[in-house]
Amino acid sequence: MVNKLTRDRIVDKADQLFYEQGFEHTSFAQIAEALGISRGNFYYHFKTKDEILDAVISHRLVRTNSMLESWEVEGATPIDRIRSFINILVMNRTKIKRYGCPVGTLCTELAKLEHPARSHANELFTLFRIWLRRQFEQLGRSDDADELAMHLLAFSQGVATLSSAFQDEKFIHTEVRRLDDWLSSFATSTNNLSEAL
Amino acid sequence: MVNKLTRDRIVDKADQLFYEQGFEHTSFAQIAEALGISRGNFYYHFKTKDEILDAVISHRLVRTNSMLESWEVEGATPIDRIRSFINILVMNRTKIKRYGCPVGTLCTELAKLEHPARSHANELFTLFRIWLRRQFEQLGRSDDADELAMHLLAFSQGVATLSSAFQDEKFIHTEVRRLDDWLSSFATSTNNLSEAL
DNA sequence: GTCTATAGTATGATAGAC
DNA sequence: GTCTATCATACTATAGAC
Repeated sequence: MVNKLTRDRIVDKADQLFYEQGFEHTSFAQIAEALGISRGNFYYHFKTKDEILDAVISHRLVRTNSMLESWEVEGATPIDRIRSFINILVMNRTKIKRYGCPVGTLCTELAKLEHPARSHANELFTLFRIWLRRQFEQLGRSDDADELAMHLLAFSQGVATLSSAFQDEKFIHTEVRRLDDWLSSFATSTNNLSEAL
Repeated sequence: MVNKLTRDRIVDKADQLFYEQGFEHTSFAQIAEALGISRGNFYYHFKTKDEILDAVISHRLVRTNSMLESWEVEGATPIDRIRSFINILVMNRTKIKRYGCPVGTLCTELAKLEHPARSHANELFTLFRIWLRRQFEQLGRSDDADELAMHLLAFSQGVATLSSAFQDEKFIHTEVRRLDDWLSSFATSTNNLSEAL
């Protein structure tokens, strides 16, 4: 039986360091030192560094999925649920200010590396996209649900990038308020029953 | 007298490769091979790799400045000038789709590396920010000019990140149209003479 | 399952010939 | 000003002892 504990600890620490320092900039030596294990031990659990990256992405996909599911259960209306998405900017503001968005920065890095795991990482974006699209569909915006989902995704990316560049948490709050206003306009101009229009 | 030609060729090629592959991922060997010079020759023109990065950023700052100045001259109204900014998304769409925004991706990478040149790179954002702020001030929006400038900057960043992740040029067009609409609302609700309000 | 030791490669950087 | 040759270092990855 494989020792799940060490493997999971490697994935967790790699997840953290890939986010904070980038994938390429993070070495086995750093992860090993942080965990108190030897470099050689890595290769019992993973054949290559790319395999660790794949495991990290898979792990993030699972976590993201369960987060979206919990928002689905907890939010009474589509507006409430979309607001859950917007609020991660506020909840994770300290880390976003320092390291940007974990999804966006990883996808951008892998794109520049032309890394094989790029499409795997992009699934993280797709997860959010499809979930948001469904919320807008439930708001009666079937026609432009995907466009609205992409708009919201893009905006959260921009907020993360700039708050990180300017080291500015206040900016996150300002823009989240603006997004909330934008979202509220859907509650007044349309409702769940207007789908047939 | 320093040979300006080779030095400039190094900066140009480094600029290109840093954008396409990222700063850390780009090696002297790659730049040298692309230019047909030897690795050793680098150190006649630059003492370290970081010095090349600084030269690349300085070069981008100069180019950005003259671009902003030309927009200032060519655009008749603030709205026209801001539209010039928005249109770089369309004009550079092919490269943005592949490599993202040159400013945003560089600043994000340097942040993760905790690189000393980070603040230098951030000046690129500041250049755009101040220029946009001035345009909104001229639109009579002195009170929230900076907020609007940041909003626009953030949005262009988000569009670049997502169009790159999803390899989607059409998305750029859709969002630029949306931005144009947003911008037009300033022309109707306020004008250049309403500053005294 | 974890360790030490080491191979093999690429990198940034230096020294010195021309 | 450009070159070749080389150094020192860091990295991914492997081999084999325990």
